[in-house]
Amino acid sequence: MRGEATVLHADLDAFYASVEQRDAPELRGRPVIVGGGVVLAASYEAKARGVRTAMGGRQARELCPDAVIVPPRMEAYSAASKDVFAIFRDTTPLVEGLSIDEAFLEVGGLRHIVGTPEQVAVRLRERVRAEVGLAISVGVARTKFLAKVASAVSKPDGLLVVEPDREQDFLLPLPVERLWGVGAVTAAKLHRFGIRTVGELAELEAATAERMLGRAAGAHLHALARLRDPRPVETTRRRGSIGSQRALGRSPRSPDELDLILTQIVDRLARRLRDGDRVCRTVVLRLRFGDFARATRSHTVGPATDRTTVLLAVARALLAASQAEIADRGITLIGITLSQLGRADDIQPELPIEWNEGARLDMVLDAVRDKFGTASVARAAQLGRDPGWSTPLLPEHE
DNA sequence: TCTGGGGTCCTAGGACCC
DNA sequence: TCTGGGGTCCTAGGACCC
Repeated sequence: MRGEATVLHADLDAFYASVEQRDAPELRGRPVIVGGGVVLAASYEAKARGVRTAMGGRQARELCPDAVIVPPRMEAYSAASKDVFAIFRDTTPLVEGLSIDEAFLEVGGLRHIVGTPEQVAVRLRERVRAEVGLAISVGVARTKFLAKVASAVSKPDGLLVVEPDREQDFLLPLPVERLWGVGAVTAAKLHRFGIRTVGELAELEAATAERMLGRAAGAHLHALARLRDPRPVETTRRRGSIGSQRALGRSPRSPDELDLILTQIVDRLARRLRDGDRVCRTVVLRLRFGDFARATRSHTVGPATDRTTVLLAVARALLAASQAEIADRGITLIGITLSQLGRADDIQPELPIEWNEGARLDMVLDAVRDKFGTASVARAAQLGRDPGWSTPLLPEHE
């Protein structure tokens, strides 16, 4: 006995593009591309012409010259997502959001009250269509992984139930790329060993897969191929990091320009941090150079913080430490990730807040100075102490 | 040819402590 | 003077997902 198919994976179809077609009737039935420099989302009419997410804008226009290209409206997508998630939570409290447009729902407990998982899925699709005006595909299976594959196979606007006794017939013939966690690099590795289908991976010994792909990835993917996925639907997961980045194009940027962009990014992130009652311990500077090679530089502060001054001082020191390399190689992207997030209420300020904040800033600056050298931190230190900011912060309501 | 923006998880080496 | 093993944290990089 293996258990029953009680996990739903619900996934909105071509989400951003579908919201645009919903809100602008003249776009319906036409190829729609959301994005500019790159494709953020493509409607099914555009996908049929070969347009794919993350494709360069120029290539997309060549493939589909009659496409309507619309700039992204993140607020509209965010609002639509909230509406759909409200329906998820009205269906069952056991909802695990995966991204803005997909979630797992555990509906096993609803059988005697509402109906079978398939009936719940049918009803869910009807409600999203009627109340939000969007198509959503749903996969139903015994595990999260199988439900996710099922929803993908069912697209567009589909519903697919994988009954436990049909799992092998469903999964084993699929190409390894269908496994959740197999991208271009892993697929190429497997292909070199002559493995192209999930079934061929399942036939290996686990140890063989681990030698091919590394311990964790090998064991994980091998287990998925053998239909083992013990992960439960988790409703209490919290974000472990938040980040923001900006692509800069190829034109050269002065240190002052970079500093302003960095300040805006940190200011926005620090506000998001405080709005969520979170604190962080690690600041990661993310860079992409002129040749599009990527690098990260990070620093961890002792006590967790949500103070803009502290975070900005660290970010500036990290940037200053990379300034020579940036001048040398050029820069095409800059970003900050705040990680090691915790809850703000877990921090007990042992000292009055004003004193505490100044002392913390001094501590952080001392540590950063030790690590990166005096010169590189001069600006950060000056900014931290200066009552008037040397670069304007964004207004609070931005 | 031209490459966005938001995340997660894993690996590996070095520092440090016991 | 030389030599241990284990555990945790930090840093940097890489693969992957939507």
